[in-house]
Amino acid sequence: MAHADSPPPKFRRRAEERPDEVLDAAISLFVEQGYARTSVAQIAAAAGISKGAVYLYFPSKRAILEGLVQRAVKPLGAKALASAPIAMEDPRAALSAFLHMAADSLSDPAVRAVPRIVIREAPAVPEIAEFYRETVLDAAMPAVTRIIEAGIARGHIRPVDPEMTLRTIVGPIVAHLLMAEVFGIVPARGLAMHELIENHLDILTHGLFPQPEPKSDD
Amino acid sequence: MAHADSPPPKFRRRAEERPDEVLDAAISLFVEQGYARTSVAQIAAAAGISKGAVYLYFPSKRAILEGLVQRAVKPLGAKALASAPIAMEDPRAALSAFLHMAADSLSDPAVRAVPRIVIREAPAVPEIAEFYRETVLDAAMPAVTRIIEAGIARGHIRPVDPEMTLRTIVGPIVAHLLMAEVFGIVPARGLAMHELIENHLDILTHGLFPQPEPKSDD
Amino acid sequence: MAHADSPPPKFRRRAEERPDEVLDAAISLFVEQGYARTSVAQIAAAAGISKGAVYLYFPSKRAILEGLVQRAVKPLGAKALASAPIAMEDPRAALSAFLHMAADSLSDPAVRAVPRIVIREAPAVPEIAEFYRETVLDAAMPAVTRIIEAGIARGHIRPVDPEMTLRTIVGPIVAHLLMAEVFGIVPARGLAMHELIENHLDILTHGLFPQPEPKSDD
Amino acid sequence: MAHADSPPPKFRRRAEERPDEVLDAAISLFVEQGYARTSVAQIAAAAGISKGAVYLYFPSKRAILEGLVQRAVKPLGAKALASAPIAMEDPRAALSAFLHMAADSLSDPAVRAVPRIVIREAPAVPEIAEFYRETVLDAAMPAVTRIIEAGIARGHIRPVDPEMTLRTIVGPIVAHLLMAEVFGIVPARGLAMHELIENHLDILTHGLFPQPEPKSDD
DNA sequence: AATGAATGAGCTTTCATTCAT
DNA sequence: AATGAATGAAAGCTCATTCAT
Repeated sequence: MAHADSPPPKFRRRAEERPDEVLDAAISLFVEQGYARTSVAQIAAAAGISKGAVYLYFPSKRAILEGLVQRAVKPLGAKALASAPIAMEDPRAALSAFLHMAADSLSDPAVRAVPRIVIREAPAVPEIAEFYRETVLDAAMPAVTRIIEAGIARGHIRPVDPEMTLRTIVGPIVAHLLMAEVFGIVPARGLAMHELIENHLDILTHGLFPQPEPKSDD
Repeated sequence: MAHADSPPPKFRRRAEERPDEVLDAAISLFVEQGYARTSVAQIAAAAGISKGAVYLYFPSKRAILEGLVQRAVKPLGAKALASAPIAMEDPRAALSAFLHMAADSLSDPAVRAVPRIVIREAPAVPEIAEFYRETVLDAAMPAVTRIIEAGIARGHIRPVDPEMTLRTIVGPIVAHLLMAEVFGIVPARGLAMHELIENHLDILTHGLFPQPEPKSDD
Repeated sequence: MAHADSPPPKFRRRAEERPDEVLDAAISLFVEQGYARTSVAQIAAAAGISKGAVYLYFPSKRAILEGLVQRAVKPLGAKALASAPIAMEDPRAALSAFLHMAADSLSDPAVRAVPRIVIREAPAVPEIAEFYRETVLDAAMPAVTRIIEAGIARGHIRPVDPEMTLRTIVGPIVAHLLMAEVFGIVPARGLAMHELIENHLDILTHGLFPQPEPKSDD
Repeated sequence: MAHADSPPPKFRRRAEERPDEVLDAAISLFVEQGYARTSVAQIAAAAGISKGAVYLYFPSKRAILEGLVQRAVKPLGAKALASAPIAMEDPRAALSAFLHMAADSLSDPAVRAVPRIVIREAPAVPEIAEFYRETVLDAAMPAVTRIIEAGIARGHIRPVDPEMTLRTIVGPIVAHLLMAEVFGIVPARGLAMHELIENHLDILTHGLFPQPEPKSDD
């Protein structure tokens, strides 16, 4: 304590940002290798900190996985609900808006990463699937189902089974991403999410809704 | 000491059935826990043999995974192609046949298990995804695409994008299974695969194909 | 059971030759890989029989190693002793005969193999080293020592330390083989065991024995 | 039960010394049992650390073996070469110096241990033999050969075959150690390396070099 | 706050040996 | 006499987690 020879710290503690950095590091590793094959050492190295430091922010490897999903999921709830009230009047526009919005965010690989991980680890870590379902699916799916039901009630949609029709509506996106991500089956022009949606809407339009006249098209 | 209570025979000779037994044991464990979390010891125990005996039939844990996929995939090739030549004339019937056939086999949890595993392990074991793609998808998908293209050429199907339309056609099945298997979201009446298909075909019918008259319905 | 369909056995049992075949198979494997790295399965395969059959002839893997050494060592005792009584009169001729005989048999890789194995496994299997020592070394070495001692007593050999001189006499052979077998250091013209011996004897002659005249040479 | 008998601290931090401690532990185990029979667990126990800790310092069991040889070999290069330039003029003195130096270091069991291990593991781990040859033998042997060749050229050594004569010169040491280490054949007065060398040099002197006068001796 | 040495349980894989056939 | 399916006890190695510093 005689003479202060402590070098002036260049950076102040960044305890605030650290957990996010760890999650960032973990997400891509989990996508590439899966949770089980990714070691905490790898995550620490990718985050630029020591293995021990990881445990300052997360009590276990499992907690990283959970933190990952929670962070990704937090901002989604609002979005999905936001589009719902917009238009009960025009279900086609509402579905179009919903699908394009979904296509939009899923165009970002960073966004796709989380459901990717959830799908993979769900059976082994049921809480994660449950949490994702409660937060994401239980918000988005009923919204769509309500659009369908309201559309049927008002005659804007033919009398289909709303629950099954939900699968028809979102199915192409699911299939498209699965084919691309898992099997590398991608159209020559790239993912082209919005083209997928447009083609899908085109098909939906002429059959999901009663046709006023034989020649109508958009 | 009067009568020697003979110890139960330690092993039986059943070389023929063993590999299948090991695969049967492995498949459910892989589905429940994933490949990485499942130990060879668990597989051996589930198959009722010793850890060492597993290696009499499979040179490595990885080989079990591969054997699993190969066994499941072998009988599929023929099926998918069989339906293709049936009807170029009536694409709706062809698609209906294809989808119901797919729904049929996927109703069996044992059949669903393999794609489930493949989807999960694909990024970590790329060969397995490749093999599945080559054997299953590269057989089934072009068959459907050809039906669409032929239908468009003959005017039985509206001028859509065949590649994207494929996703619309199979998407609901993919989404349905994913929701059920991963998130436990199942309609109250069960998987009801065929009802899903019927609802889906209903929607497809009135828009995927040009409508002869404004009032047609099935 | 009605008609005998048992195929006539082409070969009768060869229980007699089998143990030797196993030893033949084992010897080269042990030399190449060492005892510990050689599996019983490998030996069985090389011998053309089943793993289980090996245990009909040898109670354990260790017994194979011991059998190997015993078989190789049996015929050696006589040889070494035979040369000893020949010439007590002319120690140089006796040593020459001894060294050339040793060089002769060690020119055969099959003969070299056994000491090679013994040297390797000695610390882990002390009995084997002991057995080899008792049977081979304890027969050959005293014979040579006796030649030296007798030579000294009769004035045919200078007054050297017989025990240490033994090392000088046999050393070159040991070093030559070790360099060749372990490190692959072989003269351009091959092992040339007899040339080694001749050069060695040349050196021994002019110093191991008192020189009658300053200019004598061969 | 009153006072908590605090468990002894599980580990100490001594990253610096640890690799050497592991090598020290390994060397004696390898000498006693051979590489293949020695388990990493044994090495860890002998080093007083956990199995896992061994892998902090060596990436594999094989690397321990290699590290062992490298550590032993490092200081040797200089030594051997140092003696070479000393005396081209007096080959007898040079050989005497060389042999006594070799005898000196090989008197230390810790030094003998490494060639012992190398000889044993050479066939199974060829790189180790190669490395040892390149580092030790390819340094020492040519030095001796050059002494012989220079001696012959200058008339200080009789016209012998230098390559074979090398074996005569170093052979006794090799044979002496092999007999002692492998078969436990040791003179009553102990290894007595320097007595061996003296006796050997005595023999070499009177025949390896031309005798000026019939009665000269040392 | 941060480190990284250390642990120890658990993993896949090998293999000498046994034994029903 | 001979087989080879089966065992079970290691072996080498990995890794989530802890803790002295």
